[in-house]
Amino acid sequence: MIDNKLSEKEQLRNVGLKVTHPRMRILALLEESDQIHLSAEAVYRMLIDREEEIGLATVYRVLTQFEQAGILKRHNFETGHSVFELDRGEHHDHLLCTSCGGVEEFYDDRIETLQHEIAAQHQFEIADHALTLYGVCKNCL
Amino acid sequence: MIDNKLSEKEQLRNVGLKVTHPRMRILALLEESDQIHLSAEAVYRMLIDREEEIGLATVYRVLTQFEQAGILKRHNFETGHSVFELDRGEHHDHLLCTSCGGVEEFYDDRIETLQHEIAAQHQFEIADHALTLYGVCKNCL
DNA sequence: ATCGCTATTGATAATCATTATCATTTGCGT
DNA sequence: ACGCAAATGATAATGATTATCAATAGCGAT
Ligand SMILES: [Mn+2]
Ligand SMILES: [Mn+2]
Ligand SMILES: [Zn+2]
Ligand SMILES: [Zn+2]
Repeated sequence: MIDNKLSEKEQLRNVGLKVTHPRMRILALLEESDQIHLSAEAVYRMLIDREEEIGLATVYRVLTQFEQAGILKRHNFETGHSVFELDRGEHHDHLLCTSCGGVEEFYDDRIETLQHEIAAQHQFEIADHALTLYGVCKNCL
Repeated sequence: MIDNKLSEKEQLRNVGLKVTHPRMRILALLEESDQIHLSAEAVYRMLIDREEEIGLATVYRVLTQFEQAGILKRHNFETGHSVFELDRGEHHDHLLCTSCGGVEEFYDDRIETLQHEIAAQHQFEIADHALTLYGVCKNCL
């Protein structure tokens, strides 16, 4: 059985980031949170609630570093702020409820294939894509 | 042959907007511009270049009004600012070149259908969606 | 375990796009 | 031409994010 703290240390070392208190706490929070998708502000507030004294600037910095290191994915939904989630290795797209703000995930191979087909038609070298469906979720209906 | 100015007046009246100097100029600019996709700043600068004295706040206000009236579509690409285009009635999605900033358009019925299928699977009442492919365009390669 | 140096942190100022305020101006029905 | 509500424009305010910079803390070497 692997200890969580060690695992986080290793993750940071693997991506070449110094093991610091804020980075450990933020990574732990992201792994323990029941919310997969979190904004910088949300992370900051959760840390405050846990009595963790970490500056907001540091939260923004660390999240960006984690993104660049491949630990996190950043999403720019139409909510006015970025949302982050751990990169679980499997690409997916999102359904966003405009009523409760909830986020659901989906993956459809056929859509992925069609996107590449379209890029090819336009002689466009596709690097990334963003697909988000906006509407009202099951619970809110 | 229909006169352009009259046509713009009618458009404004049809959506219940008072025919004012700034609204006429902004609508004319959007219709005459060779660039389909324009930011508020871009519209403002183009007006300045044309010696039109229209405040930046008014540009933002009018673009938002046009959007709400259905004259314009607003896109939130990952560029840090909103981009507007005349609503030509036919929905489409975009390819965005991260090298030159150019925007291409596409429409694929199969993707549209799959999106509805996915929404249905999630018992999600879809209202809108945003699909943008990011990469490098033909010209930049 | 201590030293020293560089990376990191945190408080805060700055930035950028966009919106709010409010006194002045203007479109438009009478 | 009048009168007034709606629109405009200069500017302040906002909200998310980034930059600044002095103080602090990892971490490799001693
Ligand atoms: Mn996700
Ligand atoms: Mn378009
Ligand atoms: Zn919901
Ligand atoms: Zn290009």
